[in-house]
Amino acid sequence: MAERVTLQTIADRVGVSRATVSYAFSRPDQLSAELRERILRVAEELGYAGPNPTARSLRLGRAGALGLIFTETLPYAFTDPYAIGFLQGLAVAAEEAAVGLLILQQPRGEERPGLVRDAVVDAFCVFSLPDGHAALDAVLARRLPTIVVDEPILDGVPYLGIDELAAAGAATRHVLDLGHRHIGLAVVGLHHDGRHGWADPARQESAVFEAMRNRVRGYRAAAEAAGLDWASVPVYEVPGHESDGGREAGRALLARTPRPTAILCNTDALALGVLEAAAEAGVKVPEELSVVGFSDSGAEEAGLTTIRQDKQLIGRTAGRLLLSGEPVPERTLLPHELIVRSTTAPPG
Amino acid sequence: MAERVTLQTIADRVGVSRATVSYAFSRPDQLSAELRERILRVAEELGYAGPNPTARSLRLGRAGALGLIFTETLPYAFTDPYAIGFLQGLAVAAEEAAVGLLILQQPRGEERPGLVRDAVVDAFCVFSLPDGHAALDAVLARRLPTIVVDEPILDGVPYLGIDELAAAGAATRHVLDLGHRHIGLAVVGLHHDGRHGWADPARQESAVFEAMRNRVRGYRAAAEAAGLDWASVPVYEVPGHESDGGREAGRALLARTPRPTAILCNTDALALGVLEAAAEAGVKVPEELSVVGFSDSGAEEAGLTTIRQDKQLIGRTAGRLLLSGEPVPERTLLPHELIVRSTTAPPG
DNA sequence: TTGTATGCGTTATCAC
DNA sequence: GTGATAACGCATACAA
Repeated sequence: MAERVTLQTIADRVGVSRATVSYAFSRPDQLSAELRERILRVAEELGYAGPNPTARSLRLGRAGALGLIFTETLPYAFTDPYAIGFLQGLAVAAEEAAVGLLILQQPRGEERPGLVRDAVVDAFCVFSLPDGHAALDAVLARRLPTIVVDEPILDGVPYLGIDELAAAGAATRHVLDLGHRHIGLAVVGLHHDGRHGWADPARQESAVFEAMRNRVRGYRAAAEAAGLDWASVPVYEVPGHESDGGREAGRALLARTPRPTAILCNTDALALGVLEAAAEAGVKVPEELSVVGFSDSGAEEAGLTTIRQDKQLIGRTAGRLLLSGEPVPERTLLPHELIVRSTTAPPG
Repeated sequence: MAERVTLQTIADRVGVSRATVSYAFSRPDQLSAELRERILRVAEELGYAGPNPTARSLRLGRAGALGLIFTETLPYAFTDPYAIGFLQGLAVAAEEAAVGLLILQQPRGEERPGLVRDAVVDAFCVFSLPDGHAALDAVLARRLPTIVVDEPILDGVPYLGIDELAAAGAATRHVLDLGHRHIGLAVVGLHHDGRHGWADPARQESAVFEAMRNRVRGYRAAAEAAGLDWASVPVYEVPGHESDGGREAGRALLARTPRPTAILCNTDALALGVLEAAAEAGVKVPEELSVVGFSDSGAEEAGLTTIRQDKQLIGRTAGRLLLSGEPVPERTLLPHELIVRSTTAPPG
């Protein structure tokens, strides 16, 4: 129907120049109230949609949006409370800076570099990508302010996370200090190959997800520092985002001889599953078994001892760093905290 | 440091025209492999970030993003599982269409029309806004494909939701069919004034949130159709997003004489609170009291009878309608379902 | 296969 | 207070 109406359309109709019309919208004080009034009225009549944001953005050189790269699709990412909390935190920063939050989903398998290539944003936040994920290259190619949260850790790319190594070390020392000597690990999210089962040190080291790998390294370093022989520590691995992985790992670990008196888990979800397995096997927690989680997501109700990372703080900090206008620092580590609840005690 | 590098920079350097360089990126088959190679190499050397998305978007006339308006900030919106589910659904549609999802938060009080004005998007989805919220005007001014989910219902603005009236009617008939005659209502989210207490019919009708208002209307219509005198039905109102509202409402309703034998709640969170109040008061559910929720968010574990709306379906449908390229239908109603669990039974 | 010319809709700079 | 003009960076019809 109607032709596309632009500043020019209105200018012609009112009999003024384009610039004047532009002023009417963007610099109200640069022209007489009366003229402005007239221009706005005509704009209204013509059904003008207001200054075209894309053109405006091009001219102004700013997008007014922060890009967030999620591995996976949102429905999947949101199965993880950590991701939700992080997004909430990031949203706080976006709100403070009055910019939008552009979510760019990268469904596994069919990655979408085009989405990243075409994203109209001022900065990128990359949330927890596996090593070598194509989206990261696409992001880096854009040469915008960028920060990587949790992983991967890359030279020259600003990084934000917690000190996974130290945190895992704290978890380990906690149980060691309680007197445990037979510990076991339940780990998830190391690879994409869907493997279940015992993971030897080589397998542990080949983990694709950096954060998870570092957690395992942290467990190991602390254990070895205390004189434990790592080769004798059973490590059971389950594939990512499987609801029943914890139970499986728990069963496997509890079937060992000697039975571990403490199980360290690299996520809380896993730890909850281990608790189920223990209940199932009639193993009392914490009398006969100590369990430690990681992340403090849904751990409170279960009374789970865990490492807390402030998800929202992480998101907020990432956002603020990106939107501050300052250069993004190369490495930012946020604090973690060992939360001792009722699933850990000295060995029976 | 380096000058801003554009297509022209590369063209000059390689000694070809701007168009050729553009082809090298966007139409690989329009030039010799060799030349393309050379161009890309120079681009790389110069640190070219790729075709500027804003300029590209301006030229192409498409943004590659879907705008989502959230009342409130995300951290707040995400206290509601319904909002999360909806976002997940919308994300599915965005992924299918390979577009980004631009979240525009509208913090209460300080609304941000600027965010909407400047948003580089192809369409807008407005999620559950109170009547008269300024963001909606800003959205409509953009004259882009737009859909409103849940509220407000406006003439000429495409709308998507469930039939709240019918759903509330189903909930009401369920308890009436069980034989209940003394029913009470616990309602939340009617106004912004933070009022707690009994809401008379006038107050019920003045509700700012359309969906909630319609639910109440649905309860009422079904009750009156069964011959109940609405004026005698106690309706207790609590402010939105308060964790303890359900308990408060439950206590108030259970203190009435005659005590209601069935309480209808316009959200599940509220219903869970009512269950707590009943437990507290030693009132057995469902023997002495039937409770019905609304939304099926977190109702399953509690065995709550409720109305289920498929949150993800709503989001997905909204997204697909917007991104289909077809005109958005004026009214879309999605099905609801009465889920009978263990909190309803015939009156003792 | 490559180059030329033009327009996408704004806003900023400078005149007047 | 208002107008002409030049960018912003790109893509495309068309000519060569």
